[in-house]
Amino acid sequence: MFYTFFGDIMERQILHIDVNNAFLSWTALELLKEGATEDIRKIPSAICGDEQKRTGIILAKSMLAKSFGVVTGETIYQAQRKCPNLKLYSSRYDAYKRYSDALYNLLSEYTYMIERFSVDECFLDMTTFLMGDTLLAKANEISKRVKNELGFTVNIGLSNNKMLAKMASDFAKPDRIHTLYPHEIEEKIWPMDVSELFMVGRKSAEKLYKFGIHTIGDLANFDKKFIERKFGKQGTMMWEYANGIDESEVVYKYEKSKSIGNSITLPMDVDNKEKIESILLALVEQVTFRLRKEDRLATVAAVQLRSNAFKDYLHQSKLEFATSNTDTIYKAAKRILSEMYTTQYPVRLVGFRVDGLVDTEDSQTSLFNTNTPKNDALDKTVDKLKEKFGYGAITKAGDMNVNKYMKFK
DNA sequence: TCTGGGGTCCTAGGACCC
DNA sequence: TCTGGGGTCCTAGGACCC
Repeated sequence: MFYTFFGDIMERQILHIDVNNAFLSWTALELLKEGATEDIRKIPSAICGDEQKRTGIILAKSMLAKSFGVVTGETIYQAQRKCPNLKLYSSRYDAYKRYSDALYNLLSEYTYMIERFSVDECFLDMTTFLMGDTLLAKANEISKRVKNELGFTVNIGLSNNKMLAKMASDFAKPDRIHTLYPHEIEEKIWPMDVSELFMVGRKSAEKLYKFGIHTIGDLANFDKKFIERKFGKQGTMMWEYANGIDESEVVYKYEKSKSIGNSITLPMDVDNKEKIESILLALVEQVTFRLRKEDRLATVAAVQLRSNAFKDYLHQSKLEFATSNTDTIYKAAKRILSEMYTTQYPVRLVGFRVDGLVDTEDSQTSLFNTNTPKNDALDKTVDKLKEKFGYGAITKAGDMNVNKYMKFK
């Protein structure tokens, strides 16, 4: 509920905007810009990783590819079996960032209460920004403008809260506007499979099926206490979502990230600690570079290893003091690796992330902070060179072969 | 099924302190 | 010390999202 200063209770007016096949549409626009004669949105096509690098999965697909049964997340091999004429394209993250920013800027003209939920999704709280229009009229205008000015289509969901608006934008695609107001829940989403509900993933769905809960309606009408006993906080949320309840606000103030990480699937399994260390160094350099760019310090370091059997191991350790120094953090990373590393399994993926981030100015100087000004000055110099000549220009990562596997930002 | 990469949040158990 | 319970911090793992 939203209370105005007049004291009456106003229903919130929320829009959820979702770009249709974002990576594919944006790649299509780039290709057309480069002179392509064919619009890949109009043929069976997909954006995917690289099989040689063992990252060969489908990241996005065209409507036609979808009609052949191609789904996001499956392997290229599986997709091609369903759709032999599937045309494949690799991702272009720099371009995606540009289109995402353009969309955000356009939407910002409608309200400052805007939340960037992901690279291709935004929530807008329009409650006090309708200016005499209906929410639907605004949605129509946004839809047309995005299509005409930016060249791609979006789905828009309308409701009184974020969760319902998001569920609505996921109805029939592409280029559609849907409402999902509380009085429409029973008709529109209760018949749907419970796995379709936001925040009900594969594991929760399987568990719900065992209790005889198959549809969102089943869940909505089930005993709330029972669901809470079985699923904890997650259960409370699921039950409330099934009943259309969501009080969360559009988070329009810039929120800083709480952790920063990078990981890399290796082209082949590695069973050698020195090799993993050199990969780790490249990752630490990349992560601390991003950390310093955001002007933040880390208090926790974490190393991730994925076995060739696809089991993940994540070990973390609190740092002695908040820092963004490459050397200090790399030493911690090596220590963590030593603690967790065994030769029991070949390693398929190495990841590194920092957590418990604090602002540089907020951090208390620790007596044990052995960061010398010299260390920090070195980081700064290296960062500047990276900004100027590109990330790959200068790196401490000893084994340069590692760098060719990394995606530089 | 031979399975990306970047995040957030929650839970549970152990250590430690009072 | 044979022993209780609460609070907090830390870590590992898991679920979910895009």
